[in-house]
Amino acid sequence: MANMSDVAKKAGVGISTVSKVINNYDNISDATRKKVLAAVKELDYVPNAIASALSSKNGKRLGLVVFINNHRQAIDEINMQYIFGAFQQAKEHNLDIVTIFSSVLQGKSAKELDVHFRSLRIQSLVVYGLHKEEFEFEKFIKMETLPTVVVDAPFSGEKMTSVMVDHQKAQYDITQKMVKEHVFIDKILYLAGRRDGYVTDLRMQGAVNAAMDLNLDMETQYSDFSEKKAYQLTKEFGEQANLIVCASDLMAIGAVSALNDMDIFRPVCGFDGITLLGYIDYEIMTVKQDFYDVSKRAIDEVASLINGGAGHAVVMDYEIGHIKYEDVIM
Amino acid sequence: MANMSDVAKKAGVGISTVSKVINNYDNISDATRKKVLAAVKELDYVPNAIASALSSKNGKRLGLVVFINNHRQAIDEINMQYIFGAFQQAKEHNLDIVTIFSSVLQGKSAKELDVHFRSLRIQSLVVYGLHKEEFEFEKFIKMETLPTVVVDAPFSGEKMTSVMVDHQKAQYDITQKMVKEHVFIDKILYLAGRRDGYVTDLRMQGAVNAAMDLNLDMETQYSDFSEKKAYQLTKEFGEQANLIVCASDLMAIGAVSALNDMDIFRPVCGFDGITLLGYIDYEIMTVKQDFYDVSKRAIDEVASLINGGAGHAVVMDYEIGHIKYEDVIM
DNA sequence: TTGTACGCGTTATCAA
DNA sequence: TTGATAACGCGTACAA
Repeated sequence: MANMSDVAKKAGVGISTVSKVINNYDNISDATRKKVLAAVKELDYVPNAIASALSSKNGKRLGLVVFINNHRQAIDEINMQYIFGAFQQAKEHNLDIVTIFSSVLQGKSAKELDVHFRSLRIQSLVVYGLHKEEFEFEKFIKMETLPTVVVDAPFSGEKMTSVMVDHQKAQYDITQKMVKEHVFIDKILYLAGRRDGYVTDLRMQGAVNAAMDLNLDMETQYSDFSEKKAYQLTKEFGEQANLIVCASDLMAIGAVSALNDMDIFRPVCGFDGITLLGYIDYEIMTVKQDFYDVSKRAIDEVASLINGGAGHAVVMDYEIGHIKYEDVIM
Repeated sequence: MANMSDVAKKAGVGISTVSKVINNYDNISDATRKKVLAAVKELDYVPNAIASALSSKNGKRLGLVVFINNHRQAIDEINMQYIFGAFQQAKEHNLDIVTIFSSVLQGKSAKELDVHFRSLRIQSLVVYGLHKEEFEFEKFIKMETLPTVVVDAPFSGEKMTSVMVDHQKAQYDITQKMVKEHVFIDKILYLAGRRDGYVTDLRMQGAVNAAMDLNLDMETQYSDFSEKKAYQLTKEFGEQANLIVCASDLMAIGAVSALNDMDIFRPVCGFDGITLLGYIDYEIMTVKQDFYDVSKRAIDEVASLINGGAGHAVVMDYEIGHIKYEDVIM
């Protein structure tokens, strides 16, 4: 397999000249550039990403850190959309993605994480599904030793960007909308997510504000993003409320399932807009996020950080509506 | 960050001695091994995977090739289970996984694929979702330049192993079972997968054999693994049949949905055992595969190939039954 | 059993 | 605008 020195010989130039052409340096004459590119084509030369990563200091290798605890959690479409979106967009920016599931990082201290990423020659990070219990990981990224984009956690800084929808506003909006579209709502049951989730707080605040502004009573329960728990909580508190607002679609489905078993009707809304909703025979309003797009944006942002951009907070769009069966089958 | 030479100095040994300790060579005295390991611990030394990959010829880097056509397909849980299972098991074998979505490989000739993987220093492959139209990729893996495990495609050889359930037998079994569990079945509608799918043929043969052995009439239609198409085909052919056998769960759901709209009942069975089935209010029997386990096994097999094992065909277990809502909520 | 020295394929520095 | 050459960190003949 041809390497740079082969190309250099064939083109009749120095080896470092080839490197400069490959990496689009501008101080190269058109003539030599052409010679080199011709040789590249002729020899089917493809740069060796490993050798490049070894010698280079600046950032083509991006770590994609996905927090998943067990393989049953891996059934959800959200992470797949995140991962796939990231890979698609990484192609555009010519970034090499190193996929890292959180299980590999378990038990590592902030310092060990640093060493780990360094040893993998990773020069930037995009993080999905981070939650509050990952103390060491959080400490590590806050050292900002690597440019980092965090999806769905409210961290930003000099070299750190957050990307997410405005969860608080979205939860506020959908709660208001549910109240307005139904009559006689005076008591809300709010099923929140996990205590250790970053978005949990944001969404809850949105619901609290909405209830306050509408002057409505609201019962709040943590449901851990668990469908089963939402089922149980609905059985326990569903009857007294006349609107059930859930912090995730799965929980909304659990609530609906309980309502069916209780043989009573309550309007229910969820959050996220997952495909599964299209299969549920119950009108569940939701906050539709485009996870694929969010992830692409996260990659854009990390590319920007690598190129010297400053960290900031990116707010993505959402849309309130229903997921219909006709839209999800293909 | 400490490197081998730092460790060597601290331990008072040569640099290659460190390398040998790290890689578990046996011709090292216990005394020096201890010294080295102590130095490793003290310096928080972690081997640099990149440098190792660059210099070494033998196989720690594994390419995980996932064929996905468009990002809407990324909703399926199957690939996520495959990917997660692979990463989990790769940890056990100390393999570095390089995730590769098929979109990166599009339009590449067999030779270009070879160059591509070489440039990534990939020394073995596990392939998911391969189908018949990937001529160049198929040509490439059949060159057997890399030890390869193919999931759900019937390829094996000197250095190539296939891992899958016995699709033919499974489809045969479930078809027979459906017929036996219902009375008055004399005509089957079989909704097959995509013409270019490798498992499509196997499953279809199973259904054909079952119908033959039972002396039943069977109408077969290609439904492209598409829920929508299954819906349409069921509308067209569902009434004349009294049993609908589908080559995938999604198609089974499409069929059920059509039956509901037609307001008639027909027993329906699917294939795969995806979580979504638990949410469908219709008894759909299916062939349950454990994708997570299949993928782990695929990694075991590739590790075996790397260690000199010969290629062969691995047959995984399946189970016929229902997916119940109680089992899928958590 | 241990250590020296070269090779892996780049990138980066600096002199020309 | 170009091209030697020294890193980058590790594996491995080969010599000791």
